[in-house]
Amino acid sequence: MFTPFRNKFLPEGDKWDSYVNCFKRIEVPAKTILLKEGEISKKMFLIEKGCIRVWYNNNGKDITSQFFFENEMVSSIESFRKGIPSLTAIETIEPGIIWWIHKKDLNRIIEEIKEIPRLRDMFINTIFERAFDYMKYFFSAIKDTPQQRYLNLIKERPEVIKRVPQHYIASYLGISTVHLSRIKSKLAKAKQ
Amino acid sequence: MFTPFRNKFLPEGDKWDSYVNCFKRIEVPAKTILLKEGEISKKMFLIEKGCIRVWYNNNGKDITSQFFFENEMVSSIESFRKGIPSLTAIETIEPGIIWWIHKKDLNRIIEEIKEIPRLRDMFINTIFERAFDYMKYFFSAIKDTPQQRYLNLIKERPEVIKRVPQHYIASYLGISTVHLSRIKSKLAKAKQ
DNA sequence: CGGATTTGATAACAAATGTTATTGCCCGTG
DNA sequence: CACGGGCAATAACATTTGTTATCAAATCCG
Repeated sequence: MFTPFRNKFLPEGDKWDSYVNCFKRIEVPAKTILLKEGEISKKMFLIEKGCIRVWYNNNGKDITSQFFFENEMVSSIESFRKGIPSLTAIETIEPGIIWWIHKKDLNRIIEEIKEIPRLRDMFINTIFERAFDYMKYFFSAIKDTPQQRYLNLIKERPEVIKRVPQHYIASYLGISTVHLSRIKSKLAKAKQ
Repeated sequence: MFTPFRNKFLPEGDKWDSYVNCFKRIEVPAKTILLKEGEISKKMFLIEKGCIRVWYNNNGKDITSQFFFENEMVSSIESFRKGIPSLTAIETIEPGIIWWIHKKDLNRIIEEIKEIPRLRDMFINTIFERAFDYMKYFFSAIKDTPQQRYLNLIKERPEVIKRVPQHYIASYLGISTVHLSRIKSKLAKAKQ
């Protein structure tokens, strides 16, 4: 059994099995749409193998907002939580193995978690950390040049550079593919 | 008594007085530093009158990350929560009246709140909303042109345009003061 | 294996944005 | 009232970044 969150989130002991049985396993090819733009999100995904991007359409161009890899959970979080149409789509980049849980089941688990102080605090902490992350992404988008953000990405998420096609990375950085190519070639020259 | 959060956050009845007594009132001139960059935040501020900006230094230039007005709460949230040195400074723009609460007192209040399901859920919801906000700011910084972000600001926070000196707005948008001037003059011409 | 599609690099030109310098206005203070 | 500092507009020039087009390499698929 695939158990990435056993020690991280879930209580040990009896509850475990009832939680784990809520997850369904699927195998998907590359470029599978797991959630369409405009659809209301009912599933949270957990990646056993593969990689996923979250993107949205901006005047015909698609912009990638995030990448996810093994052992990470993915959902269109605002749609999932509020039951509103998703601004973003969720799509696999590589073929992979995904586990998913239905919103109803996850909500039931969360309600139980909120009654256990240690888990409740972990839950709150996770939301805070996610907020801090977005805050830092926002700051970086304002203060750093595209080149600097590319260097940050190399340093903090080398996985992305290795596994993700370059045009998705460019759209994530908010620049054209041509400009990303230029940055790479400039860095390669500087390194010599 | 100044009670902006009475209905929003705090329980009615007995607890109220003990909570409200934790807040201290100060009057401050413009350009008062309420928290220095690098300092560990111990206070959360609540603005009765005036306006505040949060900013950080980036290679000698200062960049404004947020503006706050009446009835809003301000802190260097990551420093405040984790007890680490603040990346940002907090500074008044106008002379004003500020209420502040010490971290110890606020933590005590939060611990009590977390035991009351309705308030606990509001607390969790507030953190989620803050995370969604930062997420949207991040998306906007990537996908929108500076001109579009300026128009968004006019629409969503007209207060900022009216009360804040333009060079702070430019630093908030991540552009030079010259470029902001150009955007304004371009928009003025287009409007004629 | 071979053709189609995806991916990435580069050149040439256009548009957006930054830098520096200058000017003028407004406003607080002596 | 005069003066200085903070603030905003504008011009001239430099740099960054986008757009479009072309080509080559890698990869997928029948």
